Amino acid sequence: MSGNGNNVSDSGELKKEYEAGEVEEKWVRKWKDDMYYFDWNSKKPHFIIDTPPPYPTGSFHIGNTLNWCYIDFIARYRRMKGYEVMFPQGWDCHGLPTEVKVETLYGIKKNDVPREEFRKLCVEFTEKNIEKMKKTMKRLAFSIDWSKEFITMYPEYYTKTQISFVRMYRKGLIYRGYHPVTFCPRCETTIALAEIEYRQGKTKLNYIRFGDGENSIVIATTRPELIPACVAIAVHPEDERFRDKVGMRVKVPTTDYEVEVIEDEEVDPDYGTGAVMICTFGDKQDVRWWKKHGLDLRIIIGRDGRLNEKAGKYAGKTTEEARKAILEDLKKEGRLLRQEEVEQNVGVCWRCKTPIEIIAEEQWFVKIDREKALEAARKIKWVPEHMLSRLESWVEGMEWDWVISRQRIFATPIPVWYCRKCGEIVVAKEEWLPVDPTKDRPKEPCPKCGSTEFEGESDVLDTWMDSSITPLAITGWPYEWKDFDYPTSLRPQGHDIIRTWAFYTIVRSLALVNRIPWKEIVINGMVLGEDGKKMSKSLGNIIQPDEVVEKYGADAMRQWAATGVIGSDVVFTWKEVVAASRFQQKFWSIIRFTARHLRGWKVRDSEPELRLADRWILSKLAGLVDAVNRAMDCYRFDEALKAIRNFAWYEYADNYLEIVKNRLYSGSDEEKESARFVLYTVANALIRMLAPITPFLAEECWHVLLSCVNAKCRSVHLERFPEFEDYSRFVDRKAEECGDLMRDLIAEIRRLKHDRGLALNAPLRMIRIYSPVEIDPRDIGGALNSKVEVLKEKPEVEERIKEVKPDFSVLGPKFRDRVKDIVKIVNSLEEEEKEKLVTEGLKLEVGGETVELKPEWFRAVREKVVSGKVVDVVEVGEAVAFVEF
RNA sequence: GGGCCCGUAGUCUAGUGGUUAUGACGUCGCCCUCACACGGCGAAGGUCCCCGGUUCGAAUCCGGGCGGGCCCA
Repeated sequence: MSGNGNNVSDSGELKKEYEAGEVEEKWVRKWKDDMYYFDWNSKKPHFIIDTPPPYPTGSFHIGNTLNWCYIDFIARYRRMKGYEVMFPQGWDCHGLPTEVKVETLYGIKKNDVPREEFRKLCVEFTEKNIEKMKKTMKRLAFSIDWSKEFITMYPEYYTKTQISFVRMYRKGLIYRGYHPVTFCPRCETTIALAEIEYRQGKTKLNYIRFGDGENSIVIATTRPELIPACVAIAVHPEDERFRDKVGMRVKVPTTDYEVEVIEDEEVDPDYGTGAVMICTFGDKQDVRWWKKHGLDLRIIIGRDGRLNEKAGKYAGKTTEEARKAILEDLKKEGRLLRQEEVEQNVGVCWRCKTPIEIIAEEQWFVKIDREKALEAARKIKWVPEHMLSRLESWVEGMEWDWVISRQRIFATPIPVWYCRKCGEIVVAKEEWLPVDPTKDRPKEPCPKCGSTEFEGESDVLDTWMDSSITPLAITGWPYEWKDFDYPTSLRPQGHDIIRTWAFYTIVRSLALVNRIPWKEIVINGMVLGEDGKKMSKSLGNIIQPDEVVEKYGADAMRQWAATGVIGSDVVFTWKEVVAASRFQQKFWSIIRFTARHLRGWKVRDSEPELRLADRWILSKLAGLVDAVNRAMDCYRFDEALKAIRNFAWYEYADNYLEIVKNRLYSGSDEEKESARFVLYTVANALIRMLAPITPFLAEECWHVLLSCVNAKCRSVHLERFPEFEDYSRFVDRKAEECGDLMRDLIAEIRRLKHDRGLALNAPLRMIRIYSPVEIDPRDIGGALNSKVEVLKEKPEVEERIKEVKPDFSVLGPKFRDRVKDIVKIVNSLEEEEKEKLVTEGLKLEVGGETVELKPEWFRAVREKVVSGKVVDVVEVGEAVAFVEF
């Protein structure tokens, strides 16, 4: 087996230490990408994964790692289960962060260079980032089909985005409308709600009198500069203080117009005076009220963050300056009654921390049919189930349609022109796509007036418009759509983007093809730092996957990912990674031991005559295979891995191998043969079950195992996952019971040695054992390095009942509230009566009634009494062992 | 402020109505036994957040409280 590059030392021996770094890098080089290529024509059942396209920031972070580990476990498992798996990979390239990075990188502002030039810089920057991230992903052994890679900033992809826009527009599902949007006055762009950060700050709450005399009302506001934008005053309908003011019109200070006092339940009577001014727009609440009550629109803040001509004499001032001036004027007029400090949450631009403003402009929208979306969402299987309710609560609370236009550059262009003459909206025909309306022109004159003068739309699409068609894009839509594989099998994603990516994808899939996008959606949690908090630069608790891989390898990192419960947030801990790498060492040691004893052995189809211990461990192996399959089927990788680790480490290595060692070193040929058969069978199954989670370790061990028995060997990742049917013939309840007893006897006698200060391999003079069930004196003797005799008769040991333990699961339902009394009486019985109870049953008087107690409802705890003998007695269940030192 | 999740040994964690509550790390003993000292064997360590309810029986179900986390406003 030397010379094939496995984890071998210079002398050709398998290395004692498992060198994860070396082994993994070797396989990264050796593995071929085409192992994971997906074939549409394959007869196997198809399993298509709608992989998230990450944002190419340049570093594949630990949250991505968790997500992709889950995806890869699923992909590898399904492949080994006989599915044709598609694990594509995309990149969600467009967006503000890249524009900002490029600006700082080249020391320019986006408008300093032509649009096309700026785009090019963004594309180049993104391509570099993608390369960096791909390297990490390959090092982590993700079994991605790179031939299916898609990149949203390339025309091949964004043409699809534009087609989707055109088709939805033609169906009336996309429209242009007037709507408030949030924007940053410093960056001079609209920003998504998701891009707003909230900061706790202190500000002044100003009490200001509107109107005069009888016709006046005092409101409280933190934003006096918006007074010229006031369109109404609102009070709570049950607020007695304002009962006679409702419907009244008051003059707005600093202006020459009046507004009405209206009622609304959403006004907080305890805040300020209980009267609030509604402006267009101070915050989202204003927008809500404005819509609900059909109020006027008075936009006084422009895109430059300054007040406009509608603000009268304050025009041209920044909000800060306007605030000062207005307060000054109000003070002079005696309208500023008082000011108080208040805590306030201010929405700020996530990038420059400038407080955001709300302005109203013409925007493009996608119509949201909430009922239809909800109905579709409920047809999808959600894992874990409760994640559906997150989507439901979001959709039910949605107030506006989806704003899809952005005033940026690096994004998919909106394929639309406006006729300079008649204002007609001209939407591109599908065959014209891809287009950039800022430089391309429509191929036909205006259908309404015949003009050829057009203004191209300079707004671009929200990046979610790109990413919300991924399941369609990977199934070939719209050219050669493989609708037989739609809906796709699975969407894996994080819970932070349920309201965006998951929701938008459902909406778009319904709009474009009237089907749900996936049969199942699996939601992963977030990764928290070792302190249990979300990883963030300011907390300094960020861990990079590269760092973990560097220190402990990808398999250890992947095992860490597998220990989390799907859907729950996972804390990153180094000790979990260390524990994982220790398991790898343990497993490697098992394989080394296995290889040593299998060298030259010939794989056989039928099993040899098996001894008790062999039947015992094989039966347990069958149970493990069953449990692992079931855990993997429902994405409980933690349970699968835990079951494998426990079996391999404790049942197999610590117990079975210890028992069988003596037979392997000094047994007869038959004794060796059955043990070898087990060594091979168990290692073979364990390696294949580990393959989805620790692909490197599994591949290395697979090659070692097969080469030492001279078997043909291809990648373990092309092999079948162990199925329960293949192992069901080993299921042997009796052998499990007997084997457990044997294991416990050995453990007890070891404990005895330990208590006497003897080494565990110290020979004992003689062990005599009586057991009601089969045991194997050969193996027990081998494990304890002692001679073992089996006694046919149960020897006389004086015993007495120490305690009677009731089986509450039987007594409870039967006797209900009398259980307590029964147990009390039973425990106070004399010894002979207790004995009678547990052998033939007993009638008792309980609360004046006679109850008949059956022996199987109780378990006797016995105490042995050995009268001054030098022999030690060890008991396990009904079995007894006498040990002579 | 809203939605969702969680509270179990020093730390992290399994466990959705029934014997003595799981495991890991850490701690403390003993053992370098021919696969592994990154190992083996053993020990100590718990008011299962608090209060109330349902039940013969609650870590588990229900209500309330307190505390933490994530997402959103």
